[in-house]
Amino acid sequence: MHSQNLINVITDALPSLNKSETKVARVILSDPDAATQSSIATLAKKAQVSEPSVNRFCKRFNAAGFPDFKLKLAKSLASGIRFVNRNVDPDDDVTSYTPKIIDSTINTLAMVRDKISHARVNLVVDKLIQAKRIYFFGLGASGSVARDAENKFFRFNLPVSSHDDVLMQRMLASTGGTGDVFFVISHTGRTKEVVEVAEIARGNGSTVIGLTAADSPLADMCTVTLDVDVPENTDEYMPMASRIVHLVILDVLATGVTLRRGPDFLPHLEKIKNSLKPTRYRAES
Amino acid sequence: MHSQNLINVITDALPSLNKSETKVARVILSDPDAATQSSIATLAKKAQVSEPSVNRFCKRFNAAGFPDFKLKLAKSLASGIRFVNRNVDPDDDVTSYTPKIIDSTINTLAMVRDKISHARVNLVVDKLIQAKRIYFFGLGASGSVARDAENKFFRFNLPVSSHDDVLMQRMLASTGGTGDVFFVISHTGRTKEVVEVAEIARGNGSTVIGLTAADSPLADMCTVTLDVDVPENTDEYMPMASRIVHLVILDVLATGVTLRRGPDFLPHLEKIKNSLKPTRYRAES
DNA sequence: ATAATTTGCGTAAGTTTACTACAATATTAG
DNA sequence: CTAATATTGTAGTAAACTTACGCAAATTAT
Repeated sequence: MHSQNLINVITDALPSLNKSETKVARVILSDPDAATQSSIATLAKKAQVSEPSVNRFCKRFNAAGFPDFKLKLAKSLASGIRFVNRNVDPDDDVTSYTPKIIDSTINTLAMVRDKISHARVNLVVDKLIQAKRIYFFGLGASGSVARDAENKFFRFNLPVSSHDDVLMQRMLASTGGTGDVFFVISHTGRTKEVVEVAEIARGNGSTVIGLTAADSPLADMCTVTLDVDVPENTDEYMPMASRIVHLVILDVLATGVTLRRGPDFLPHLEKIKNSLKPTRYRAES
Repeated sequence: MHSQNLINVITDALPSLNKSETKVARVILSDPDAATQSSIATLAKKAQVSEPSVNRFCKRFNAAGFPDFKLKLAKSLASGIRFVNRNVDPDDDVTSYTPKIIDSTINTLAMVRDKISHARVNLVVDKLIQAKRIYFFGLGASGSVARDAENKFFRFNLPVSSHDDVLMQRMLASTGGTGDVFFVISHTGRTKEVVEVAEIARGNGSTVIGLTAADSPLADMCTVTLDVDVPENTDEYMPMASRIVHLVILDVLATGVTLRRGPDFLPHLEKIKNSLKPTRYRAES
């Protein structure tokens, strides 16, 4: 539960405030940053009111007192500046669109972090551990996510593959059975082909895991769904944040599997890492 | 210019602190949120040190005093980074490793946001705009990044392709020339095959853009390098953060290209988006 | 219109909190 | 082992914050 930005709250409450409270609000809003650094006395003087008035003002906005209020204000400022204007404007230049895009990705990740169901993650790790075979399916942008997943999970010494060909997916889904895990990745969860494939796999007793939007047709079809609600506002014309979120969730799952495998498994990962050494130029140092 | 996160600063400084300062740091890092709400006395007691020690601790980190320190700490917390101990412990369970991994990704992105050279980004956008053809090259995990880039850039109505086959890359590199852009993605920048391919392309007068580690052999080979220094501590056994960073940077570049193309270009993107509609189940609402 | 009641605001006193100067202790180097 | 330096704590002081109380203004009822 994210608390609403304090500055907005104060602005909204402005009409319902009485005289001295309005004075205090004006001063704070005119320079919130300065407010966080001044003492109650300085602020009272600036607003031409008494110190207790400032204190009462703070309490009105659900703060324990003045210091607590300053703290909350500071937090609002820190998060506010970054998150307010997420959208890229047509006349932005590099220096503004670059941080905007990165910040919006960060923001989305922070949201997922707070909302993701740990129980579900755990359950999916269970299923992946128990799998005899894992297929990662995805189309379009999710195709490369699937491929990345393959690259990650083959390290667990399991038969893993990724597919972005619908016909291939259909065929594999229809020949699968108990012990097979179909890991279906889709941003919208509404692509017909993908939903159908999930249905076929499910019908044959395979486990179907969905990394997709909640309450989507695909989600309904899956044994377990890791649902991700990514606000669409950033993905104006191409999937951006959702892709990243999917990849990070796959990182989480891979970590989960590694931890379950226990320390005996680490040498195996080490071996894979070392296998690449001869392909590289040595680091000078 | 974004200021570095206080929590990270403290974590980094940890080894260089003396006894009582370390105690204070431990208490703060173990529960930063609680720290922002406690008085200097409470904190001193928790850390088993005297109040002035806490005060000195604050000053060491460029705060005017304890209250100012709390303010800065609060701001750091607000920016979305919570877990300090970024590394996953072998005995972590879902509820701890999930946020840890996400936070470490967030952290890395925040670092990139602050460090990335806008001039370079701009330059790369220039090159991409001018390109007659774009090839995205990557191996292993970077292979799927390259593919994702293809999926993004084909929308600009340019001949774009991605390749993760070394022989294919070699052949294409040797047949390229002026006007061709080879966009080479590599986490380490030290994979011999990749560096050689870059060399070949460069020799033929093509533009070679590197999305890779600074000061690496690959970086030396490129016309322009977007260098990304991702701390390795998270990528214990598989590339994690670097991949994400590469993708986000490609998002930034795609945005840059879109903006340069101007508003006349938006209908084209819209058309691509709409082309997918018939493949989807309609949203019930 | 005036009395009663509520609401708003400030004064002053009390309490907590934070800072400074200095002293004691520990640590290191010679 | 002693001197120098760095580190930590004690005590006092200043400041910042809160509370209690009371007056004044505004509102409402008579």
